[in-house]
Amino acid sequence: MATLKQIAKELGLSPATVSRALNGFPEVNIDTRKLVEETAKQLEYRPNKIAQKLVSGRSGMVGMIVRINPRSPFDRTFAEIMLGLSSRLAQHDIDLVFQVASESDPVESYRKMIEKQIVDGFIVNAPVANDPRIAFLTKKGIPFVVHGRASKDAVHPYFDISNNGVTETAVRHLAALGHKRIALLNGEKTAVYAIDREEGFRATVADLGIHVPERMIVNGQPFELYGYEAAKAMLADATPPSAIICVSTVVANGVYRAAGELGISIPRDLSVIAHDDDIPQLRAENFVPPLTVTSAPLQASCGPLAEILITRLGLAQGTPLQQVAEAELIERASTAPVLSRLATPWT
Amino acid sequence: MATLKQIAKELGLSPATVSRALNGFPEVNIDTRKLVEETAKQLEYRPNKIAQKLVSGRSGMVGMIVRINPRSPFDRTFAEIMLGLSSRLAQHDIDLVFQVASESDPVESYRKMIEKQIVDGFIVNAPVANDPRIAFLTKKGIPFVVHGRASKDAVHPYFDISNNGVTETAVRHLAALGHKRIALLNGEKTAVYAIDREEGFRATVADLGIHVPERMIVNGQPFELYGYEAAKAMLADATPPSAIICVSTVVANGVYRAAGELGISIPRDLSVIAHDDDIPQLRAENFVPPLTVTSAPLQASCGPLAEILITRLGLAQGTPLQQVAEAELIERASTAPVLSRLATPWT
DNA sequence: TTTCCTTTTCAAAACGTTTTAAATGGACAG
DNA sequence: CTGTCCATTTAAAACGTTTTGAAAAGGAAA
Repeated sequence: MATLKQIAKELGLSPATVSRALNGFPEVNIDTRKLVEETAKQLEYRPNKIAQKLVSGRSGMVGMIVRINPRSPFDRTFAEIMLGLSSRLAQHDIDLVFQVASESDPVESYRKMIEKQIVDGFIVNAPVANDPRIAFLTKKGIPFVVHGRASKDAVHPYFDISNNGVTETAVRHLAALGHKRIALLNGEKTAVYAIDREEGFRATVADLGIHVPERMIVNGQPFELYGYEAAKAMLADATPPSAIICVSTVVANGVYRAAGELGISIPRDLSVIAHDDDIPQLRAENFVPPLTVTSAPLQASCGPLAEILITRLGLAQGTPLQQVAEAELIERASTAPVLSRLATPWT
Repeated sequence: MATLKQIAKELGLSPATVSRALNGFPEVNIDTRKLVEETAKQLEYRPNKIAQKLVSGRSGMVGMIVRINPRSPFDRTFAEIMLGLSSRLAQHDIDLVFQVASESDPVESYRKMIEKQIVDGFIVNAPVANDPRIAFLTKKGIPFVVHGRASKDAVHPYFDISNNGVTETAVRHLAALGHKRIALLNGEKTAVYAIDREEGFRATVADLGIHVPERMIVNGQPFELYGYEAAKAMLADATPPSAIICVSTVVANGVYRAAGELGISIPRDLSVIAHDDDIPQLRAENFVPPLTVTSAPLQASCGPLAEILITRLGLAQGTPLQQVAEAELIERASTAPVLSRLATPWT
């Protein structure tokens, strides 16, 4: 593969001139430029990124580190994120370096990657409250963007959906159908999104004057089995919920299975609504009956996420560094007006 | 961050000596070495990877390119691969550069990445027959390893499971239970693994003297819906299968749903067996009834895959560059002796 | 003719390493 | 005293770019 030096030698020019010609600097003679460009094309010249990086100090790569825990709730969704993100970043000629966080210390992997000096910034996902990674990167002054927020008043760059809004929308939808016994199958307690959803849930039911006992607000890793077990427990209660809000479609899947086994009909005896990340494999519209959801496609978050990071890296301008999107209610057949025998509120 | 030069200056040594001291060369005085090492530690020196790469010509990174098609059957499994692979590679201080194949031309992304000269090799997944990527990389002389095989007699480095063996095992298991009407819900026709499974299936049924009509051997993208629809069609046949072999657990999920809707009991009226990549979210043992499978955990393939690539890169020795693993039969409750009314063979 | 621009090109340094070839200094033998 | 060998260290080149400061060439104005 031809180098810049070779082109220079070939044409009897200095590397400096060739470099300038190829990088569109104004001070090079039009004929020289053409000559250089032609020769470069002919010799199939491609600038050596590594060399460029050495002098520019930039690597043109960003890192993404995910937890290795095979039970992590995000290995289902992170594929979606990576697909979208990587293609967006590629448009700016930025590569994505992927790594699994092998250490128990959550910042260790970031530290190592920074020390290697191979990335210019990071995409951080699945933030928890007071996330040490965010504190670390902020202290180090390394650019990053978070998918989600460390807290409602976070000062770092992020893209997030309104998780308070998700549960508020769900509760109001169910309340409008007459439901008074609404349960919440939330995500992991440490995840910021789950905290926000719980907050939105509590605020909205309070606003509507609905009382929800603590046993009807539960947390868990968003898997099918969690939905199944939690729903089974709730539906065995003396006063079971007439509606369940699920953290994700996978969890709703488990709720469906539990209801099926117990002979409880959806939506007649039980309304189910879930938040939908819109992952190709498990489509809410293919549920039987089709699942009502609050929808915020993960893919849609990739564009903004990439833009924000690029802006933060100083490679673009004008993008707000903090963005919040609203989820959309998509009404299908899993929610219906409450049966009168289930319409008595919890005491 | 301290550089090697700075350490040299600090100690009044030449960069060469410092470099040698830090890299464990024998010809440096023991006292000098200690001094250098201490100073390096004290100044928190970390070698600049980019600079090392420039001189060594190696980048210490390998690339993995996946297709962007959101309906691709592999976005479900590639997360698993990447998790395992990345952590294995990290042990050898190799980073994984991830990219989505945005071009319609399958080799275009590889070409670009090679031209940037930022990776030393590739992991290629989901090979198809006569895969152009493999031909391209071979021609270019770029090291790579394939997860799967381009063909049975492939000459490139690969790790694969015996896909002929998968269907052979399944067929023999069912035949031993008396089944004579065995259907195959295979993967996409272009995928090499599906070709091999079909071959193994046909060879084994032929060996056992079982005739299977062409309509009972079907191909499709391994999603739940495919399993559902294909099973519905087959079970509506005048002579429905008494056993179905599924390409994956997800597809088996669809078969279960179809059977449930048709009032067909598993395993009494229908035996179901699937191949299990052992993905955390959909566990065969949680099926109702628990699903009999041929199991070959994807995670288990990551170690060999990484070893092979590292060997191919010349960073290790002794690993065979081509490895084939056998899938294991795990008998659960979804397969049972055939009912006598279903025991008549297809004609 | 000199001075002063303008346009274009160049040599050299820089980025942070590794590696090659050579130098230094001391010990020892002759 | 000279030469050889050894252990250790060094200067310099190399990797492939970009960038800085300067120079060269040519023309116009004084």
